[in-house]
Amino acid sequence: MEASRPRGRPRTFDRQQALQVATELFWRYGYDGTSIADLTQMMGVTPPTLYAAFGSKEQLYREALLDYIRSNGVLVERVVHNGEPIYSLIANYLYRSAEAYTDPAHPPGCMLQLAALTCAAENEAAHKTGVELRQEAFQLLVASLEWAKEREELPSETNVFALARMFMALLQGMSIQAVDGASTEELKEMVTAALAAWPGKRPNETQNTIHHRDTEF
Amino acid sequence: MEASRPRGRPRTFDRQQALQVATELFWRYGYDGTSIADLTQMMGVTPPTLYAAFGSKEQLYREALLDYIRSNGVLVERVVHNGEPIYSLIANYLYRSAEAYTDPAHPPGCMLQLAALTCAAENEAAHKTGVELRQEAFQLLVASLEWAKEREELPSETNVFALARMFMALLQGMSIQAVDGASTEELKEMVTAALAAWPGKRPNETQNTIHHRDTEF
DNA sequence: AAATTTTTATAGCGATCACTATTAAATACA
DNA sequence: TGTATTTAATAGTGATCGCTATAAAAATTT
Repeated sequence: MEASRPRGRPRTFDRQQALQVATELFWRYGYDGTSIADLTQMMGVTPPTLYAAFGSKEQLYREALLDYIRSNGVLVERVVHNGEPIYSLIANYLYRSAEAYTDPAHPPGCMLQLAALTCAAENEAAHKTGVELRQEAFQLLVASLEWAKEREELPSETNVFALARMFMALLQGMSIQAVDGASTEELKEMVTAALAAWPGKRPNETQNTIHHRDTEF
Repeated sequence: MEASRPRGRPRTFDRQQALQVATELFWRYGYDGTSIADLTQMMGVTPPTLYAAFGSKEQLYREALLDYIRSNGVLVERVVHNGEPIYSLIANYLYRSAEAYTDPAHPPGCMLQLAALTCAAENEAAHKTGVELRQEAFQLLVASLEWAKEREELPSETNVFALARMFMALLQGMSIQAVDGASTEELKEMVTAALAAWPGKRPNETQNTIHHRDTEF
């Protein structure tokens, strides 16, 4: 099956690959800290090519962040489709985040949690993008805890908003501490300490010594 | 008692006040997001005056951050000098941080926790300043928990490093969530949920309904 | 082959970046 | 009253910022 080519001159670069290059740069250096010159140089394209493909620096940032989330934010899909118990799901997610945030193969921490926390006043659009996408992630976490409460996996008096904020804070704190050089094991020990705050009884206590394949989950 | 004036032309601006202006700008907009033009305009001085007084943008940033910490980081002084029980000290500090991070009188969150998490590669010195000062704060938190353990306020098997990381993560998560628009009450509820992870028995359970004067502590 | 469509690179736009050479102004000291 | 000392503003420096006008190149369609 040969896909019919579009009409004009064909692309000489991989758009998705260029997007991942942009993601890594924005992730490590932030919105203000990444220049168009940085992007074009690492992508191997010239400025007009970048603008033809992505519109503007702000649009490229948003698309890069959305692509990062699509590739890495799998928590809710799992709770919905697998029906996994909420405790093991969240505990495993936290331990796996401790590994991912310290993986030297990419910048430290979670790109979403670090996205445009501070930036120049004239780049408020990028700031709002970060705020908006973090709020969406928070709402999904709240929803997954709500569903677990309906399934009676959490005590009926549980404050799911407060609990969701606490797990968000753990992911955010792990991101900053990964930037500051914390090791995988140090972050995992913190997760273990924090999971003591789980309300009610914890079914199937998950150990941080359980290691998973990178391709799993 | 009249302080003898120095020899040359006297200053026409308040250096400490200018430093606080710089602190607010760096706090809200970050290192990359704050320009010399922003600083000079808000300080009411010209660029040569700023450089004569503070050396460089990097030195001004470091000085502003150190001044912020000196003004706001009072945790350890309290545990050392007052001999306050560690649980009430940390619980109160967390609840008060929830108030401070959402105070509309200044930028949201903690300037230290948000300091230069990401910035341009050529500004690595500012990034290192942030990392270094957060690591110092973490070591002080570890030390205060260690002393509490020696005073037998914590179980002997307590992992104080993991516990210190958890409280750092709460402060860091509260900072990011304050940036994202969380309310004082939402952050306090999160603190309450997280304090359930406190090891052993908690003496004198602190309520988030206890309100303190702004001038206290 | 000619026309149409799309992507490409060259070259450079005006604005802003962090920073400074120069000189005038304002004080204390001799 | 000079001289030394320090701070002040004027007026810029070269470099980089995000972005684009223009036109050549490479494909399909007619």
